[in-house]
Amino acid sequence: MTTLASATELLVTVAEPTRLRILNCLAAAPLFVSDLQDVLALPQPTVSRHLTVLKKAELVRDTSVAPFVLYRLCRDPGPQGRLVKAILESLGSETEFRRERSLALERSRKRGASEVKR
Amino acid sequence: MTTLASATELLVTVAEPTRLRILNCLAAAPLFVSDLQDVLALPQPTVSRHLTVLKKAELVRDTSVAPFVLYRLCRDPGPQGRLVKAILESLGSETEFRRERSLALERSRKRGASEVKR
DNA sequence: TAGTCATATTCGCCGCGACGAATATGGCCG
DNA sequence: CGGCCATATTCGTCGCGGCGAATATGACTA
Repeated sequence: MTTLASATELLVTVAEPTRLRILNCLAAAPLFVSDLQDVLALPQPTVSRHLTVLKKAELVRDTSVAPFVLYRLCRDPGPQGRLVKAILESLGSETEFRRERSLALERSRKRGASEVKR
Repeated sequence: MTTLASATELLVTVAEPTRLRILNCLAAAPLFVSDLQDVLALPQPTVSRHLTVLKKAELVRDTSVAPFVLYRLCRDPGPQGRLVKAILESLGSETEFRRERSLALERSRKRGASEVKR
């Protein structure tokens, strides 16, 4: 459900500052909840709540790995997909977003290609 | 002021359903407040309030004509501009947005090229 | 200058959604 | 099976933002 019917819903979902930061990080690399928690310096329930919203909106997928849950962007095509892409690209012009993105990337690398499974 | 510093602010501004509808209409043609009022079937104060927000965000310009005020999109370049463009383009895939857009265009034509001044 | 038309603004209310704290779930390992 | 780890969920609260109704502004005309 909630296949993100309209562009309005997409925008409302994405316009939340914290959710946008999360998406920005996931655009750099797939991440665990704990990674996002650290990179964004947010309490864990906050991260989980927003991830749930993003998942319902089909902007994000999760795959459970051990006691962790790995989140990644959905690469969905269609008109919405292009919009999401445009939004994420536009974040590249802001220092703070670039900074968090590289923190995220670093995070994902630090743990090596070991858990980069399914 | 409020030169719409960040992409976050832009998204928050645009994610409001009524404001998005207004932008959608203005993407079709410059319009008077009363036009928007009719096309979108909204009370006048509502339209004015949202236009004020859009103006502060520099998404919209207004030029006073007689006892009317003509609103039109800002054609701003830069990274933000491309994002706005992408958003407006994405609306083309939804029937309701296309419908209102053509109503707006029709409106603007009906009054002829007479008041299409500055 | 009084009246009128289009638009702008104020005020008070209400609802949605984000948050913090606490708690629940659920899988592994000893 | 008990405990622990990462994550999910609930609950109550609170603030932001949109709305309707009423009113203000401001320009033009007679």
